[in-house]
Amino acid sequence: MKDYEKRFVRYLSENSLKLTRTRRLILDAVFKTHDHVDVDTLYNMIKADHSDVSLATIYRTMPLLVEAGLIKQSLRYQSKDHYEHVFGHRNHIHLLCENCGKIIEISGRHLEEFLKNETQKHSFEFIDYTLNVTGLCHKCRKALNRKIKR
Amino acid sequence: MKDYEKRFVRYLSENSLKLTRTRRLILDAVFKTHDHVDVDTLYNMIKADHSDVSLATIYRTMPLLVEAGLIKQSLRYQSKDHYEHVFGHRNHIHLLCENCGKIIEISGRHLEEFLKNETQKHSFEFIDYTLNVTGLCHKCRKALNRKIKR
DNA sequence: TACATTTTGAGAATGATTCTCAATATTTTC
DNA sequence: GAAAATATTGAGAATCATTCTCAAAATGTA
Repeated sequence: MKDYEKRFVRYLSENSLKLTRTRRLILDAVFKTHDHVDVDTLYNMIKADHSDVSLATIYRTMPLLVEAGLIKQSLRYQSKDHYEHVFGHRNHIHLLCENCGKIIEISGRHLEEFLKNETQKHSFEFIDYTLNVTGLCHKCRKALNRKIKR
Repeated sequence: MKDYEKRFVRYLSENSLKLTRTRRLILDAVFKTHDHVDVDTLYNMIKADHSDVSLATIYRTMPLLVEAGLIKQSLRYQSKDHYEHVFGHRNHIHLLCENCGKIIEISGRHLEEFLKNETQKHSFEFIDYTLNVTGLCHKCRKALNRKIKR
């Protein structure tokens, strides 16, 4: 059993919830993805092999995975909520290219120190952060520069 | 004429758009608020004096204000998009209390330097950032501590 | 003032998310 | 291991924020 499964099983039993086939399928799909997932994408992934899983159940399961500390809701994108892994991942910074929509992840180690410090000054107890930086990725910046010069 | 009005008028004329009574009402409502506003709140503010303004028009106007550099979409909260002033405001960090929902704003001056530096390392051109920190505000932390001790 | 162009209000349409409920699966009890 | 107790599920309906449609009204321009 994978570590994330153990964690989920523990969370479920601690809360008198049941480990079902469907929940297991959803968990696996979530951890099969790398970057960010939205519910609809998960639904399509799962539907391929298991056409009987309902969209509603996926919506219902996401908060459980969040509560279990496995994923978090990190980003709203194309009018949909997106989730990303928390379990086994350091928190990080998202760079969102305004031109092509690409998402780049960079380390947030220094940031976290900075924030703990900064929030303490305001008697605020730091739990987590979400930082999205908008701008232009390398490729798009070059492409746009070329356009302007013409 | 207020500075933000000037900016809006300029934006409109640069884009062959018209300055209408309704747009002016919306602009004023937006700048009458301090913290963050969602469209529904604006709608209710405006409706009090001008019952003929339509919700749809407010939705249509928000992107114009964003484009004009007056506001930005900063936060999703209670399933609604929230906007905040950009014009005349330094960018800042949001501290969101997970218990009471209060939003505290703290300065992001140092952060901005840090991010410009950090993104440059990845050949990414920094434009803007949104940083939301979740945690517990002073009051809630104390209240919760008390509960635990009991 | 009249024309060309934008904008508007109202309500319909859309799309993500949540809810309802009867049928089904899981765990627990004996 | 079967039955009882409880939790979960799929399907579709309901909700709610946001967007679209379109005929009527407002605006800027000539």
